[in-house]
Amino acid sequence: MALTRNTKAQEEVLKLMQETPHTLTVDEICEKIPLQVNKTTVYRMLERFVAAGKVHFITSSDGKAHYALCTSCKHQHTLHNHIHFQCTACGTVDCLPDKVEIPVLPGYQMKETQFLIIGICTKCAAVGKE
Amino acid sequence: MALTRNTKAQEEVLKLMQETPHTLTVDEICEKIPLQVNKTTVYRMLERFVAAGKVHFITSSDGKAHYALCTSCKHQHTLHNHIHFQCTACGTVDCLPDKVEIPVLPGYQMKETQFLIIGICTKCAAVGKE
DNA sequence: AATAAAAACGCAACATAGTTGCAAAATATT
DNA sequence: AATATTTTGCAACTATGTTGCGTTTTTATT
Ligand SMILES: [Zn+2]
Ligand SMILES: [Zn+2]
Ligand SMILES: [Zn+2]
Ligand SMILES: [Zn+2]
Repeated sequence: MALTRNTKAQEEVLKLMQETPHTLTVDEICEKIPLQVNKTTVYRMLERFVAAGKVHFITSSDGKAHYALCTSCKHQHTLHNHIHFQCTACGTVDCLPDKVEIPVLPGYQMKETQFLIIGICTKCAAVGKE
Repeated sequence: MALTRNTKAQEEVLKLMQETPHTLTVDEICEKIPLQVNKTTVYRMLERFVAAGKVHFITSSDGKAHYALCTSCKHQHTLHNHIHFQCTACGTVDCLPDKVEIPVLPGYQMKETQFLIIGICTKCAAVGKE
C-alpha cells in the first residue's frame, strides 16, 4: 500500500516530522502544523506512512502513540531495533541511535519491535543538577 | 509504599495472576475473577502492587496496559530486561524468559524499561501451519 | 467487645486517545 | 472537461483509564 496522491496536508506533516528531532503525537502534529488539519486525517495519513515504511511509531508507557520518520531503518521496515527514550520530566520520546540485539525466538514470528526506556533525558537531567 | 491491609479482592487478584501464565489487562481481571470487583478498585490495587514491586506492566502497541507478577525480577524491581511478546492473532501478551542487554546511555537516568516484540506466538504459529 | 483511625472500595462522572461512517473536496487519468 | 479514486472533514462513537467523594472494611487501640 503506497502513497498515491500528493496533498498539502501530507507535505506539511512530513516537513514537520523532518524538522522535529523527536517523535510526535497526533495532537502535537495538529498543533504545530501551519495548515489546519483534522485529527482523523492525521491518523489516517500516518497509517498510510507506516504501511509505506516511511514512518514508525512507539507506544509510550502511558499508551500514547509517538510517530517518527524512518531514517536509520532503510532495509528492515518493521524490525526497528533502535531504542526509544521517554522522558517523564519533559514528556518527549526520542529515537536513540543505540540499538538492541534482538534475540532469536524459535517458534515465534516477529513482525515489529518496540524498545522503550523510561526515565530522565539528558537535557532534563542536566537542568536538575544546576 | 507497601501494602498495609489484606482484602478479599486483593487476594483474589493475586491468585488469578499466579494461576495465569500470561499478562492480564484490568478488564480481563474483572471478567475472570470469581469475586465482583470494580474496575477502579482493580486499577488502584495494581498501582499499589506496582509501587510495592510485586507487579510490573507492559504497554502493548495498541496502548493497553498488561499486568504480570514480578517473578524473575527479585532484585531490580524497575528495570525489567526480559522480553514481552504480543500476539496479534490471539491477543495475549507474555513475559518471556529471554532477556535483553540494556545499553549504557551516558547522561540519561533510567527508571523503567519496556521491551516488546509483536508478532505471532508459538501456539498461533503452530495452528497456522496445520 | 466497643471505639477510632486508616486503608480500601464502589459509584458516577469525567478525560483522553483513537475509530467509524459518510458526504464533500482534491487529485490523477482519460 | 468528465470520470474515477484517493484524501479530507465532521460528528458521533468506543475504549481505556482517572478523579472526587461518600461508604465500607480492615486493623489497631482502648
Ligand atoms: Zn526531558
Ligand atoms: Zn524510532
Ligand atoms: Zn497467539
Ligand atoms: Zn514481564
